[in-house]
Amino acid sequence: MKLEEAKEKFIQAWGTFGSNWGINRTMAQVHALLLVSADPLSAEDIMEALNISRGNTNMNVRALIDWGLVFKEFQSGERKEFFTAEKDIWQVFKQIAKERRKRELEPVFKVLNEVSRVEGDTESKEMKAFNEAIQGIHNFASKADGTLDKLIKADENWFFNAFIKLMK
Amino acid sequence: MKLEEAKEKFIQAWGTFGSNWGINRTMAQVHALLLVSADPLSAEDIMEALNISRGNTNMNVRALIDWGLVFKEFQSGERKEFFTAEKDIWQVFKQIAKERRKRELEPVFKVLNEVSRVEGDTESKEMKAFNEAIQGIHNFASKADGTLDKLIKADENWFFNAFIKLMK
DNA sequence: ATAAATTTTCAATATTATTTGAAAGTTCGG
DNA sequence: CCGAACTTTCAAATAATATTGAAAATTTAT
Repeated sequence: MKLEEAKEKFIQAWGTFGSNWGINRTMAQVHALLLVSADPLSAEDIMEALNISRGNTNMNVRALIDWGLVFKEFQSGERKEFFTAEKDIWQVFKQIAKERRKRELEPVFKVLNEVSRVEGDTESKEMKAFNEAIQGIHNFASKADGTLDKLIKADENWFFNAFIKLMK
Repeated sequence: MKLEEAKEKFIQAWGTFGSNWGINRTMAQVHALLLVSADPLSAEDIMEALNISRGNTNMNVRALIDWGLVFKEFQSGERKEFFTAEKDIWQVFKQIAKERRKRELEPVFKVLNEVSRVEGDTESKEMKAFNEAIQGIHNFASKADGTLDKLIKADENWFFNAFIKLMK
């Protein structure tokens, strides 16, 4: 397989993978393109490589910068902006975990707290089932939140070694 | 807040949460509805509660059964099928992890292996950058796969306690 | 075997998410 | 300041995804 073909294949695959995880396909593809590029790319380079419009390129690059996965670079003598991706996958993973924790776990807690103040006959079967379900989710979400927090602060080896060590 | 209102709110929130994670909104809502229901529900119950068509109900319930998150129940004297959700959230989490690992990690490995057999001038900057990126992802994916495998086999307390213990 | 009850399928339709592209906005060298 | 180079915005167009509903298939009781 030729390099160009391999890049293309990887970019496609990364796009599909991303869209399974609520990340838009193009955003994941831009990320993949930057991941496998030796040098920083300009908006034009990205447009051309992925066959997408200028607006689309801009939107997705901005989003990636928001997520902390892509950085602007300035090239001396060039007026336009260039972009590079964070290449350490563990950093990428942590960064995504951090963002999603903030964006998604917080709203879940908000709703769980709201609905746990439900009023009525505490003894009814319906009420008991509801409260138990909500409590179970709340409990789990709290633990997951704590775990994620530690994960975000941890380094890669610490994390993976933890499992090996504890299995003994 | 009344029970019905609380249920409604929770179902909405769970649907939104799910759709951020590549799970279709209705599927997540059906799951939420079954999670907070005291008794098993029939297709008709679900249709009515969520205001969705029979076909849609059927599709999403089947998908949930495929994922191992919902089970059929037979009620004596009733001809139709009833459904209940797995209520242990840790089980739910493990089940989802298991399915996604199988459905998504495997294709990623397939592509990574394919593209790592790229041919050409091994010394070129472009080629080196590509190989390094792919290798980095491959390495990370392998570790993640191993970790997930252990996670799937582990019990809840073991998992959460591991973090607390190791932080000391 | 029959028919009523129930589930499943799937083409048509509706909804939602993404993309485009041109206009407006910004930045910067001279 | 001016205008060329570049970036951003966003309404409209397009594409992707989910939903409906009625017909077909299946199941079950008699």
